Amino acid sequence: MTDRLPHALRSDALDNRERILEAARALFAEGLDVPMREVARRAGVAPATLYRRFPTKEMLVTEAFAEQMHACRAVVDEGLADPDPWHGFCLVIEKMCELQAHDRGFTAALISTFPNAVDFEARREYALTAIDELARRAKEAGRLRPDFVLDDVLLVLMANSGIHAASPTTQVTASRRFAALAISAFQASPDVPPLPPVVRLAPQASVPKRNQPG
Amino acid sequence: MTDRLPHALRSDALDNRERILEAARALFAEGLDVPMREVARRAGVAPATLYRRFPTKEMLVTEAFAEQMHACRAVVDEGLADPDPWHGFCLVIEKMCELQAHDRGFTAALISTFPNAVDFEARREYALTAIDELARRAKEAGRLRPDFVLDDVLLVLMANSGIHAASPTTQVTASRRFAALAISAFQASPDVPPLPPVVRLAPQASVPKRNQPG
DNA sequence: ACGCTAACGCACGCTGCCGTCCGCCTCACT
DNA sequence: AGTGAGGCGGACGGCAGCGTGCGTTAGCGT
Repeated sequence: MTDRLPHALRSDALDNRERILEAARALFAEGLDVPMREVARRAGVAPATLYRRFPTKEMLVTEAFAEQMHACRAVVDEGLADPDPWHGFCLVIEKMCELQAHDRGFTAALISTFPNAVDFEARREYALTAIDELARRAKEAGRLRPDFVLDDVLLVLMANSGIHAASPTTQVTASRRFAALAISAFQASPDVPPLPPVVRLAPQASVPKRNQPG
Repeated sequence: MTDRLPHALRSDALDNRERILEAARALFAEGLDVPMREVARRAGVAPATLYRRFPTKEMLVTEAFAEQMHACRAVVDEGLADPDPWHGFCLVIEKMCELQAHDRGFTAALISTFPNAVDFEARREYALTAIDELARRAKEAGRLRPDFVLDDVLLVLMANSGIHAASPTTQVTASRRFAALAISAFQASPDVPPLPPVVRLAPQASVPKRNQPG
């Protein structure tokens, strides 16, 4: 017993861990502004257990959305692989918006920046680079307006995150329409009025901790 | 002294009231999620005083944004008066977005629905009706895409409210660019891909009270 | 000048969330 | 079956915001 592996979890612990993530995913679907207690409660677990597995909310969020993160990357890759760059670009916008519409928490997570969630940042960076490449090609093909900049994607995603609706269905429908409008706006067109100056969007601060303004 | 006027406030009370509103406006500029205490503190007033003047946060918000509400109406009227309906329409979109960018709290207030703030609702209704008329004319003039619907404005306004930025300046710049994109999307164009189905947006619930998820 | 009463603010009790300590339980290995 | 360490959950102290009761202060009308 000399080697100190990061030791696998015991079976019951692993089970709880999974239940916690499940609960978190369910609750975060409506937004990250959920008490940790609530997650624990829903998972049928004491607060201490939750905290033991996920000492901070950020860690929980990061783990909970790992799947979505993969979906995100898949979407980007799919777009990148499309022989028609404009089609690929549109696809990315649409799918991203849809992903966001399904899960408000993930949206917030995407927009927020986690100081300690390294791979989150990395994936984000990867996606943006890919989209940039896609945009370059779409411009070259003359389908994407020339004055488009990468930050416009962030702008659209943030904007999309502002769209709320009563029911999940409405939410998705609304997002879908919004994405279509965004694409309309991005499309190259003979009579394009020039766009106002570009913005440099800094990502938002952090995950809501309840009981603190900002 | 037989008539029971809603009795004018005493001079000091009036003064405090004004100071409270001023503080509220300043703080709400960054969002409605501000403790009542904070407003009181900034106004140099005890909590009790604040609560006496404005028993609920909604009341405070409504009063604080009365001015913006007027500005809102002014914008709409200006757009309606424009001889070129498309130009008027664009103007409304731009100004509305700018108004929102300046004041995140007002944004939230616009999107939220207050059960008890009657005139808020009325003004909101008025603005929407006006925009609808404007849109009708702009369509007739062939400048606004035919498949535009009034709810698209709400969609854009909600979306615009999702845009956050570090500094107020960036915020305005970002919103401006977004508005331009939205207008691009709304513009009638020979090669319009059809939009997905329309959404019926129900307004959001209520004002954040701190310490409650939703 | 005086007194009545509106207006004020301190301070209280309540609620909800946070993160942790500690004694008991149970899995897993022999 | 025995045992010990890893895991569990109840309970606690702390903090922040809420809304109000109550004794004091100061405008305003006579």
